[in-house]
Amino acid sequence: MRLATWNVNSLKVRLPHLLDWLSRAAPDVVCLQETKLEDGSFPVNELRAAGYECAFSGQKTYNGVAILSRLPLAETVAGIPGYADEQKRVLSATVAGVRVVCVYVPNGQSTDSDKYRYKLDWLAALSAWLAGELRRHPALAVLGDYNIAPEDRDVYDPAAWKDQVLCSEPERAAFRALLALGLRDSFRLFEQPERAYSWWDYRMKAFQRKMGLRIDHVLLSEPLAGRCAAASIDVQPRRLDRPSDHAPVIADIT
DNA sequence: ATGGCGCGCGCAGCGCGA
Repeated sequence: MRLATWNVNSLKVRLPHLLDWLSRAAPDVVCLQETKLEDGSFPVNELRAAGYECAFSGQKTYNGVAILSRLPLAETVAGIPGYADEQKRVLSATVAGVRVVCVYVPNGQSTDSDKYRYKLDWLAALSAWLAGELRRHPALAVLGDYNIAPEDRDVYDPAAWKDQVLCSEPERAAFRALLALGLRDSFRLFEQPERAYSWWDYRMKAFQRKMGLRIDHVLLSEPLAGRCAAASIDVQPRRLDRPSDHAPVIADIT
């Protein structure tokens, strides 16, 4: 089973890229972030024609998450139960016995911002909830845009980004707390190329200059990590005209 | 040199992303 996550930065704009990528990469399950669509506008028919069922939780202009699957989706739940949040950032569903959680972690803006405080609170709530989800669902995958570069090797210029949002120690500690629940960063289960990133700023030709961060992740419970045969980042869609600033991240489960 | 790009909204230019 091929699992993937992709922050599309507007599904309305990126639908042609998504359809092209689905046929090329042939993922079985795809978690999307920043769909920026109300549920009534979700392109259900186009995706069904491509062979995918959809679950979605969206809002106008900001945020919005979705799970696409070639196999039936069951037990869909939106949000973090018990954590009140207007922002549509979490969606869960079960596919072929795997519990899939799609997350769009808040950006945080800057470490002195109220949005940064919200990000850390949000991550604490996610962690507390996932502890129980891991007990309920041994085969658990948490995929999404975490807005955290876990280590310096995930950053093109660690000195410039030191203590900045996406790289600050409290954010990295929150990421390590997720791993400590019993989740593995599937990308690091394998040898990977140098300068492997999942996001590049639109400005300054950052992509061409390999100035990126690895902030999109596929975390797997131990039973799933044991079945993980490969993990990669597909930079092909980032080369297209009007690309998303994020690339899809993939994990293959046997 | 702290903006540079792209998106939504909505029709000018701002908020936001990361």
